Amino acid sequence: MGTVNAAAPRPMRSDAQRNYDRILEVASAAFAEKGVLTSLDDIACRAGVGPGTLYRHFPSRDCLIAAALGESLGRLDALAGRLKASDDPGAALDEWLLAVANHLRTYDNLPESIAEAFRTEDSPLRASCRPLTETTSLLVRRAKEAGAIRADVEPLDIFALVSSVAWASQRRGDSDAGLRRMLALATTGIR
Amino acid sequence: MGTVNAAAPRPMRSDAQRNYDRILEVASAAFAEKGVLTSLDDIACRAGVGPGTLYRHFPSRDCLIAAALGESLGRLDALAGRLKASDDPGAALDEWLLAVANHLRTYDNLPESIAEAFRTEDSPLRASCRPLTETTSLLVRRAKEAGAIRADVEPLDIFALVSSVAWASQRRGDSDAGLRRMLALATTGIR
DNA sequence: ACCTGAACACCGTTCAAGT
DNA sequence: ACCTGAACACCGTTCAAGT
Repeated sequence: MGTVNAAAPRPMRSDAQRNYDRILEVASAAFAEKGVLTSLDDIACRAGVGPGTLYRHFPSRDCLIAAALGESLGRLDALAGRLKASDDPGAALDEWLLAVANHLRTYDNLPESIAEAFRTEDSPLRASCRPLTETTSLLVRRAKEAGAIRADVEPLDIFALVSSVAWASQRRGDSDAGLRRMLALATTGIR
Repeated sequence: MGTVNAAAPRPMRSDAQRNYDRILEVASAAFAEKGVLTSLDDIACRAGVGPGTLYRHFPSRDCLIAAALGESLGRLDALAGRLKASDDPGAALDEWLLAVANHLRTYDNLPESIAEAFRTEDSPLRASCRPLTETTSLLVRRAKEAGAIRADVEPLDIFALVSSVAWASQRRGDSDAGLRRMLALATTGIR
């Protein structure tokens, strides 16, 4: 479930597939428990494989993080589909930005890792954000056309704003309501 | 210059003082060059002391960071004095928040370290922010009384907002103008 | 083709031995 | 009183040897 590349070039050997799945499962649990900076050795160990096997399947930490985000990305994709069909562009954008902020909070320290990934061209974690930024651009354009937000704000600025709110609310340990409040406060300026 | 504790209990032995100064000097340079997460061993080595000596003077990384921020904190303190005497509370708050954001950007990864420090009660780095949050509270109160900003925003929320903007603009490698723009965008909601 | 785990480099932190 | 640096634990990453 949730393979990032839907078009896999060739099937894995069955033992390799088992290892892949097991590593991903353990990694998701570890990220959820201790954040994305948790020890990779520890993940390999808990998955019952050597560190080399983990590196073979996921050449970098970002690779593993991107894979572990599969489920959340799937949910966002479904939401994007619905919101693109909405007839209230302003409300659609609001709902979308909240969902993106929550996605960025999926794991502790994820906002930092993603922001870092945006500084390198070919990061897999950055690639995983591609659908997010594209949908954001689209919904921002619609909201502008509907006059719901200012015409002079760039989608990337909005994405940065949402990232920063996600970061701050995660660092403060905010509740869902806290995130909502701060996001509303920070995005007033785009209207 | 810029000792955090102005009331030192007793003078250091002269060789200890020399080491202290040298470590702080090297650390400031290293933080400026590679960010606050740079290797402490490396700092000790460049300062010509053993790692134990560094730990004796600065028991934690946060201690060393707080000490290295002395100069910037001094400048902020001077600015605070001037702004408290201003007769335009709205403009004073704006200028202050920009200065705080710039302070938080002094070193790479500083916003993260400070946000983390706020999660522990007795962190020296958190203590170093005490004057900042107090001045912020005062200027926020004045701005409210003058009707320059909304009455229902908490000073701590504003501090969080400024931190998050500092974080994002640092991650994006924004220029001074970029920071200004994003700060203005993010703080529109408080008015 | 894939896995294993030893090996290396690096870092934070402590502490016994020195002066 | 302070410094030194060896020592330990831990982690990321690679790679030669296996199956």
